[in-house]
Amino acid sequence: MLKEKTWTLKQEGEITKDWLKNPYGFDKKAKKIYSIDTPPPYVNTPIHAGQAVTYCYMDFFARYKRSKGYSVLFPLGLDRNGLPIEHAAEKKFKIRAENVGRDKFLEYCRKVLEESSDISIRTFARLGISFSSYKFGGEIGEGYHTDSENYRKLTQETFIDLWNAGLIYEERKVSNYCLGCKTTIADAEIIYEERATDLYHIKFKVEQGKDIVIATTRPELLCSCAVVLYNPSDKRYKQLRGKHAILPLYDREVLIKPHPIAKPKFGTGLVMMCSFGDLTDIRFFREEGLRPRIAINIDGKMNKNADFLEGLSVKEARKEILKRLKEAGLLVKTEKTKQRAPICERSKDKIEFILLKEYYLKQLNFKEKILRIAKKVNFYDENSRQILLDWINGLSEDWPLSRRRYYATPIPIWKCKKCGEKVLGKKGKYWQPWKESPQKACKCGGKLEGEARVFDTWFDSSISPLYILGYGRDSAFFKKAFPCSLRPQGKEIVRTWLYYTLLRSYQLTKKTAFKDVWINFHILDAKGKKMSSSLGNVVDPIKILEKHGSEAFRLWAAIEGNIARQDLRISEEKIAGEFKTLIKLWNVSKFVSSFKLKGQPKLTETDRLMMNYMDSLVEFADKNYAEYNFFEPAHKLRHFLWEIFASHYLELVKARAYNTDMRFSKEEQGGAIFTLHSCLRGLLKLFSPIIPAITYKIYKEIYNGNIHNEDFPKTVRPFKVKAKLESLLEVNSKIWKAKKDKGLSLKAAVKRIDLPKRYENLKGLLPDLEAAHNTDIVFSAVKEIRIKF
RNA sequence: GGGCCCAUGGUCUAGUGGUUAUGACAUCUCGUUUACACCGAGAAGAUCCUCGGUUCGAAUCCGAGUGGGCCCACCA
Repeated sequence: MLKEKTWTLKQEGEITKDWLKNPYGFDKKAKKIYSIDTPPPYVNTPIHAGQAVTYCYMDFFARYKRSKGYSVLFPLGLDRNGLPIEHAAEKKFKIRAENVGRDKFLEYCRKVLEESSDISIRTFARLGISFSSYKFGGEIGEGYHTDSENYRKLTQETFIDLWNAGLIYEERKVSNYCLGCKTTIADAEIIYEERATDLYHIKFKVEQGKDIVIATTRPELLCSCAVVLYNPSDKRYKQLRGKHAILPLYDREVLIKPHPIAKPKFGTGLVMMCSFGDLTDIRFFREEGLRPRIAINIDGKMNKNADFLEGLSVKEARKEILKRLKEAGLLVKTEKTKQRAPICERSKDKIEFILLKEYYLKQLNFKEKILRIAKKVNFYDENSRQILLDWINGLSEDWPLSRRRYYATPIPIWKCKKCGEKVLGKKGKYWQPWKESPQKACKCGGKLEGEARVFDTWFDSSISPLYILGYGRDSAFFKKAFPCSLRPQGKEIVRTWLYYTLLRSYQLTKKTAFKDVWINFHILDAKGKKMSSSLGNVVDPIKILEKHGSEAFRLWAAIEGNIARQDLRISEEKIAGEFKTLIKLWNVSKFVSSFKLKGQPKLTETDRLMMNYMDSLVEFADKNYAEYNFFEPAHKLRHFLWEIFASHYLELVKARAYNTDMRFSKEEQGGAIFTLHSCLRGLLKLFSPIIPAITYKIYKEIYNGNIHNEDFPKTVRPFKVKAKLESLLEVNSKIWKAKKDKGLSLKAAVKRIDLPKRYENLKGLLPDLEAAHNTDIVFSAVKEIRIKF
């Protein structure tokens, strides 16, 4: 029996708090295991409403799978490696990493981490997320930090394994160099920004012939021009074939030749290939085997290859060379153009292409394999698969792993200062090569120097499924539980987190990392803009939760749209609106709970109709939940609650359930009570993954059990029922409306109601109908329902 | 340049060949307190983006276009 008058935020808070004390745990000995590779959020900023929604979904999945008999591995992970942490430390303490010394800087980073770590955890707890554990530790199922010794050790061990397998090499190559972060980054970390820029038309002399004009956006790279191209189909320049152009100001000859890369319509149709203005150039040099003449140094300044521009920054150099060209009358014209400039995903700084020695992980050799895997994994929604396929198909370089940064996993490698021999750390220990080494000296007697660089943070993140399943530390369990059941993640990190994880898992285990991948789209702000801290439109979930509660938030998340298919716009109004459904559920439960079943029930036609409908709901929810679709079932459940169960069934069987004037037999009364409870239990259970707190509370008070430990409802064999639900809804509505129109209350007695023959399927419901409408009902030859008042 | 997704009342959303086009939120009217005023009954509000085609019949299928969002790519 429900005691409290209504559902309140206070009750909700008490329940979620209580869950923290008794988390679900994870039984690694269980027969059926379902594992979720949760995306560890960055800890330096609290999670925003968008992330909160995605965690609600993961919690739907986890709770559903538990009710299907799985022990669910649902770990709480926090990402604490990498640039966001460093940036936060630099900002907070107003320092620069390169000025304070490595150990000091790491300390600053740790300080930032200590203060920020539990804001997100509190939000998760308030949301009622059923992580396997809220405790952090090394056991399977416990929370983890990506910067813990355990985790970093595993990252280093996988490096050692890959090195020994011959998949890692060090090489001097053109690298994407972020001027802000001062490190190489991978192609996957580059994004593009549409920019207006100037296109300069510059006059070149040609050996024996007329001058030509070439358009470029990077005049400061003139010195590194290796060849001039025109399109083979471009008749204007046919006669230039094999001739040489003379670089203005530098007086160096470069070959002119046809190549399809040059677009006749762009600029003058002539293009100078420099090392390196953009990715096009890099690819071209690579394919043509041209030797690059690098003009920009690691500090972003021009080097001696640029001659008179040496020592200037790129920006200054451009200004200077334009001045000189103008003076020499070689700058023909300047026009505006649009350019997609590569920028760093993290810092949004410009990328320059610079020759640097870095460690690389081979990935080009694995393209075909990973493509095959990408086609094999189940994608929810299926359309999201294409994002991954496109990315794999477009790969053109191996993965540069080394980063010239600090707060990340160190690369466990040492180099002999004398003979150059490389020494690797041994597995089983977390290494910090700049302050320790695995052996005193090299075999040759030379001194070992520890590697100062660290790994790309994706090199850490991409082993998360291996880590959570005990790779390297609990082999028996890993063997049983791998591949991981589900990877839930955002579409924007398909090219990084998902791709890298599939690659690494394959390289290390020869297996596909996941069975299912669930890709979520974005949560937009109320105006439809993507939430991001830089735009300042981030919605803090804590505030919403305090005002409307997590249950309303979760129900809204499920019902507002299908986030696996499209973006979702946040609306506080709608979230508030969902609270009504919670109250409705509460009140219906309160009503049902006032009846106790005594004796053997006898189900009437009305009851059987309801039981059948409930069955179809169970089946529908089960099928969709299994495909990570909570959106449609949530709609159906809500509709059932309001429009069928409360409005019609309840009204119809009230008289029989109370049975005050003994109009029905004891067994028939029992039938109503049995069915009321049966439907309520089913409804609560189907709703329980979505709104776990209120269903928990109601179930506990009425049925004295933990709803989250109950199995998912089973469908019973359908009863034979002649009555049609649609007919019932129609008849009720029409009678109620007619009474309304007469100004009568819904319960008011009328003399007689004639129903047309088409409603004869309702014959079995007559006793309930007559009681509910307080009248005698007959079937007759009328065309429409006729009421005698 | 290639590819993907989306387009339905003020807002959001359901609807994959035949419906008076679903529902929610918001608006308006009337009513009601023994499950529920975070309630009930009802009203108003939609050229289902445009144009073609297939079909007896299209919001639904096909084609083209327009407008959004996104991904990839060798726009100097």
